[in-house]
Amino acid sequence: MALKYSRQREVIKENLVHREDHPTADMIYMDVRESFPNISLGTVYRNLQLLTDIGEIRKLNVGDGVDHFDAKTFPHYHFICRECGSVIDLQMDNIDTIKDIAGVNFDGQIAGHITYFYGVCGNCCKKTDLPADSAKISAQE
Amino acid sequence: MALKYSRQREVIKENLVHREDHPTADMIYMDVRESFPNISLGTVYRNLQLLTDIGEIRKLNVGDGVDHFDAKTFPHYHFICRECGSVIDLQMDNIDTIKDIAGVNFDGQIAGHITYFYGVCGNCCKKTDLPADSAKISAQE
DNA sequence: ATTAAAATAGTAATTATTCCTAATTTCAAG
DNA sequence: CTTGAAATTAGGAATAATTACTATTTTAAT
Repeated sequence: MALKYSRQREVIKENLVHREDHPTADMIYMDVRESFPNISLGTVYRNLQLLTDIGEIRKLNVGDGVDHFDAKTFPHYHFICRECGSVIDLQMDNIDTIKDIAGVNFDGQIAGHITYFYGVCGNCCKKTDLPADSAKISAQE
Repeated sequence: MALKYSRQREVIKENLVHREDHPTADMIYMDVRESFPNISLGTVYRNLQLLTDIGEIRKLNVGDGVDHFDAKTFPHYHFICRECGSVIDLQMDNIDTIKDIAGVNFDGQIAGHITYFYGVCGNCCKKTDLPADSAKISAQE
C-alpha cells in the first residue's frame, strides 16, 4: 500500500489549500471539475479520506450531517454561522484546560475534545441589523 | 398542528427516559419493537424529531455520523469512548467562559458552543490495561 | 521496456433519514 | 355516545452522503 503519485490527488489537495471556506467533498468536486472535467466523485471522496488518514488535511464535523474539510492541520477552532452556514476559523487562546475540568469526576482517560462555536457571523449581523460582537447567550450540548 | 396524544410517542419517550446510553433512532426502534411489534421506524424518527423540536429531548452529534438522543435536557457534556463508542454523561463545572475567549477577536455574535470529550472510558481502560484517569494528551478541531 | 502495485472512472450498493399516502386514531363539539 | 376534522400511523418509496466494486489506466521500481 505504498502511496503513488496521482494528478487527481494533487489537484484535490491544491484546491482545498487555496480556499478559505471549509468545503464538503461535493463542493470540491464541483470546483475541481472545472479544470479536470472527468474526475469522479468517488475519487474525490477516496483522496480526501486518504489525505485525512495521513494527516495532510482534517475532516470537520460541523453538525450539518455532511463532512467538511480543512487544509489547515494546526490546532484551531471553528465558528459556524446559523444564518448562512459558513464555517470560519477562529483565532483564539488555548482552551485545553476544559479537558482537565472535564476529567475531575471522570473515571477514564480524556484524550481530547471537539469544540465548535455557533451564532451569527459578522456579515449576517450586518444584513439582519444585529449588532455584531454583542452580548452572547448560553447553550451547550 | 396542535399536538395530539399518541401511544407510540409515549413509548418512545419512556424508552429514552429509562436508559442511560444515548441511543440512535434505530437502537430505540429495536428496543421499542419488543413491546410494540409493529411500530414503524419512520414513526420513531418523526417523534424523536418532534420531541426535539418541543424541547422534551435533545439530539446529540457525537461525531459518528448518526444522530443520538438524550432525555436529559439540562445542560451537560458528553464523553465518547474511542474504544467501545459509548456516550457517557460528564458531571463537570461550567466552561462557558470559552465562549468569551472565542469572541475576543471575532466579528459576530457567538451564541453558544458544542463540545464533546473523547478518549478511553473507565471500562475500556481496565480491559486494555491502560491506567484510568491518567495524563491526558491534547487534540482539538 | 516490463510489470506489479496503486489509482481511476463509472457505477452499484449501503446507510441514515425524510417524504408520501391511504388508513387509523385522537378529541372536541353536538 | 356519535361525528368529523386534524393529527398520527405503518409501510414503503425517495433522497442524500458516502463507500464498495471492477475493469482499465497510471505510476514507478527493476
